[in-house]
Amino acid sequence: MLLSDDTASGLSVKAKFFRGFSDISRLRIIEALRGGPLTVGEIVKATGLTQSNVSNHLGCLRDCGLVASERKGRYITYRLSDDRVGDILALAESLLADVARGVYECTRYGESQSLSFPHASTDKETP
Amino acid sequence: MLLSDDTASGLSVKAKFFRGFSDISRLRIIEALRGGPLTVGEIVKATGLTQSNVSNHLGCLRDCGLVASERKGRYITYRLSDDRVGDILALAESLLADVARGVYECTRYGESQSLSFPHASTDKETP
DNA sequence: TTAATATATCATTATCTACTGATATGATGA
DNA sequence: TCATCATATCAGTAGATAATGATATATTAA
Repeated sequence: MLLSDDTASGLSVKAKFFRGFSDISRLRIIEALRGGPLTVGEIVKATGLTQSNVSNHLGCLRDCGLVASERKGRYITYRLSDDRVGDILALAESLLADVARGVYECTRYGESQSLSFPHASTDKETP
Repeated sequence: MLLSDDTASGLSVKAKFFRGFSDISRLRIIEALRGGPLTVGEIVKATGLTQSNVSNHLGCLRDCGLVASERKGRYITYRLSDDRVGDILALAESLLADVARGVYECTRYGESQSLSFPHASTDKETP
């Protein structure tokens, strides 16, 4: 098995890890799980996403190492895999709060900053 | 300006923030900047990416609040916007080290785990 | 002013990703 | 066993994303 630079240095794994946090639906799921373990059905209710969508995202989050699952009868309970998941979110929140303060104090831009890669609207939420 | 739930709760901003970390090329740039501020040209050399690609990613990272830039003559110097950017990476690294340990001790899987969303190969680096 | 350099933007394209609806698997209780 | 419930997987699709090559915008030096 031949490893490229990216896999060797772990950049590939790291990118996948952060991809777990980089989607609104997954963030909703993670936020829900911050309150404690939940079954898939409970997550569906808490997030308002469809069952199949939640299941896909949970698979993604599990593969990224962000959540862990345990079967109990016909229910499967998911929980955050590690306290550091919450720590990372907390750090991001504090940083973003400061950035927001900076953006607020900056009058140079109009109301629609891209916050994203060029040619990508990426912002379904603010049409 | 009408704000949806996502923008109001900041989920949208948070997702964009983490998207900054969720790409191998951007991680390379961030790693390079962890050693100190660099001009665009220096980043191009350090990462091996093309100039236009680097410029696009830098724009993305700046919009995400991960880096800040300052013009000096005809050079533009980029730096990580905040120590917490490095802190977040360090937390992720320590968590991933433990997850990797767990994966290593787990004999249940073959060598090709998806670590990603279904139907997405996502793994150009290990063909 | 002109040429040269540093960086940003544009247009295009191939690929990736999230979502949906339908179906499959797996566990439990009747 | 069969029916039912909980969850996972599949196939298809619209839209997002990263990369490239070409071009545009600064800024400085000649």
